[in-house]
Amino acid sequence: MKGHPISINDIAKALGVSASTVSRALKDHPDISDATKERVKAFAEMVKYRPNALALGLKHQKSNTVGIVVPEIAHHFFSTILSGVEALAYNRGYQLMICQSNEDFIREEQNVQTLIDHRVDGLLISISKSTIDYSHIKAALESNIPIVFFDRFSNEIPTDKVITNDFEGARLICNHLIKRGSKRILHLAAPQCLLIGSERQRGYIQALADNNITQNPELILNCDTPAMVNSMSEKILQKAKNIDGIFAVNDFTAIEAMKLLKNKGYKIPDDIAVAGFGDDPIATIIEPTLTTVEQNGYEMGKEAMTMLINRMENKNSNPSPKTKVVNTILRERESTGIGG
Amino acid sequence: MKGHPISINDIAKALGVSASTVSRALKDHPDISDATKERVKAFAEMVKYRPNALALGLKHQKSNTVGIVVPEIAHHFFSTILSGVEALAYNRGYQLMICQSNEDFIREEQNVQTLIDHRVDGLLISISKSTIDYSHIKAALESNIPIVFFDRFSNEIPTDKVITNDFEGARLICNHLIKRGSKRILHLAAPQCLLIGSERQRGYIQALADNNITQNPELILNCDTPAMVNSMSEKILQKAKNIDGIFAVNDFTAIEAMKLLKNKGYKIPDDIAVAGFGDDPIATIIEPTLTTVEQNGYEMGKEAMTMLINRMENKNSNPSPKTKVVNTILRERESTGIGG
DNA sequence: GTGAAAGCGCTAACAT
DNA sequence: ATGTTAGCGCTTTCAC
Repeated sequence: MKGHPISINDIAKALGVSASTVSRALKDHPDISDATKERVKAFAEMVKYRPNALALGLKHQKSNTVGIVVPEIAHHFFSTILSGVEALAYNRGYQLMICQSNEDFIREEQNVQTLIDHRVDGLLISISKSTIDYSHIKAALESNIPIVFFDRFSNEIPTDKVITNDFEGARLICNHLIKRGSKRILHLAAPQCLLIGSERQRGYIQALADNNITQNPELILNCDTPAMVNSMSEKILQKAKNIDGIFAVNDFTAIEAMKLLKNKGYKIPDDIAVAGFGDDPIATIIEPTLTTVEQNGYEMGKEAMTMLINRMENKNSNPSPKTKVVNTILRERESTGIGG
Repeated sequence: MKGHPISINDIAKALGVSASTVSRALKDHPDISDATKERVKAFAEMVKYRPNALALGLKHQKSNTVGIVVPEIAHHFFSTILSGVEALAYNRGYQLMICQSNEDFIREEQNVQTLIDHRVDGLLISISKSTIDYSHIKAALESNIPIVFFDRFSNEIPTDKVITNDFEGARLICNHLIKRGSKRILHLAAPQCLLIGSERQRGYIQALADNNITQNPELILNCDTPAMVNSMSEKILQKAKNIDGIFAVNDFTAIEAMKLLKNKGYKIPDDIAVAGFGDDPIATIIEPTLTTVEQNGYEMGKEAMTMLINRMENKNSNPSPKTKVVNTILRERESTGIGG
């Protein structure tokens, strides 16, 4: 129960040398004699001296800290990203300060402000759904804080970002559906005002074109949650009579649709093949296991952190913003097993 | 693209007053004249002055920061806890520094050290599975840093903790199984060297006793992962002939067992009712939906942070360590629907 | 009512 | 080879 931690001054006093000598000795400065170095280091070790990161940060104007603002921590995709970010941060000696916006704009603004108050060296942000004004982010950028967006971004802000290749992911999985024999594929789509909604739908349409299949507008339904599957079950079941495949904009919607069809006696994948998007852990547990594309959150987190480190550690050079598009990986499972 | 952020000194110079006057004016110190206050505040607002948290931390020996070490960020239970911790931290003006140990002892040691280096005011820790030595935590505690354990702890360390009531949770769910008609309940158990393993098994045994059912040692199997369910499938299927209920130590094991039985033609819950532990999101998606008990991670996170704040903000008083046991909530679903 | 000075822990330019 | 000094941004005691 000793008081405050040992400081360089404490060591200096104990050893009868000056604080600067201690400081230099500890970092093997060439000027310091070997004898002094030994003495200082041995003593520092003995008293378990540890530099005060706050003091260092204040002195060097660098906190070795990065801030991350995430809409929801307890969401598999985001927590996977967090994990990737943390892994790299750990390797590179950065500490992670974390905030969640809860999809709330006001809160996001405050999060960013607090992180800046704590003098983070950089910022990773996935913007909340309710964010309509980006001045808090612009302000941060203008005061010279490197920012990297992940997953959700704004075109208004010229900065690095790492995003999922939604278009190619959707194209990939729809091509897979077609290759395994599906020709009339129902797309359960997200609102087209959301980027993921329009990009994934674009990929679906492209895959049809790739295979010379005429696109039927009747086979696109705005339906992107399990709840919507249930409220639209009649409509979906009616379409079901005339389809042999479903591509849903996310795994949860795909799974709910699959359950609906199964309970009505459809065989998955023999009557209708089903595919999702995201590769949530549930995809491997549900029966039949769900074909989907993996949105590699861990990789995205590492990429985002890599880009941020580049910006932070080369603050003089200022290359134009880069966008890293992370490709998805097809996870072929039972829900699209060969059949037709 | 201005350089560094505005400091109190900048304001002082611009206004031709001293830094101390600015400092006092900004915090409404009674000595300062209203006129000066107005001038200072107006100017500070104009230039968007924000105090430097690093400098404040150094000065006050308080960083308004807490560290959290978690075995795996991308694990639903832990990310839910994180979310609860963050929610309270946000409300109380603390910033969260996050680390994951990846269940690695060495890494956990380093995490704790780095957080201390950053002068966190307190520490939340869930110890890694490979941690066998607790001196890093003891050291932190001895140097007067408040620590609260969550979920996983060590009896060697006298400090606050918040844990799940594993015993009562298991008892609760087994009593439910019995009440709905199951009499011969197979327990898929975790190793008894793990606290959750022994506590949940104790709850199972207690529930049998509560209902005057003789416990049959043959009905306890060491099997706590889906992989183990599969490698032990023969054994489980053999037991299945003579049981009418299963209580698995976690949801994933329960679900895998349920799948195994379903595929062999057993009706769930009519032939055999199945229950898990944890209430993973998948429990509501799988078919049949899984009866389980909710381990309220969000609540646990808030509780842990509350206890930590108490310690941090009353460092003079030092009450003896408290243990907060968070009760589980029965989530009754289809896998134990009335039948038998 | 306001300013000067010291100090939180550390470093670096400038002595000697 | 080592010490002195100043300063990172802020607060606070003491002086006027």
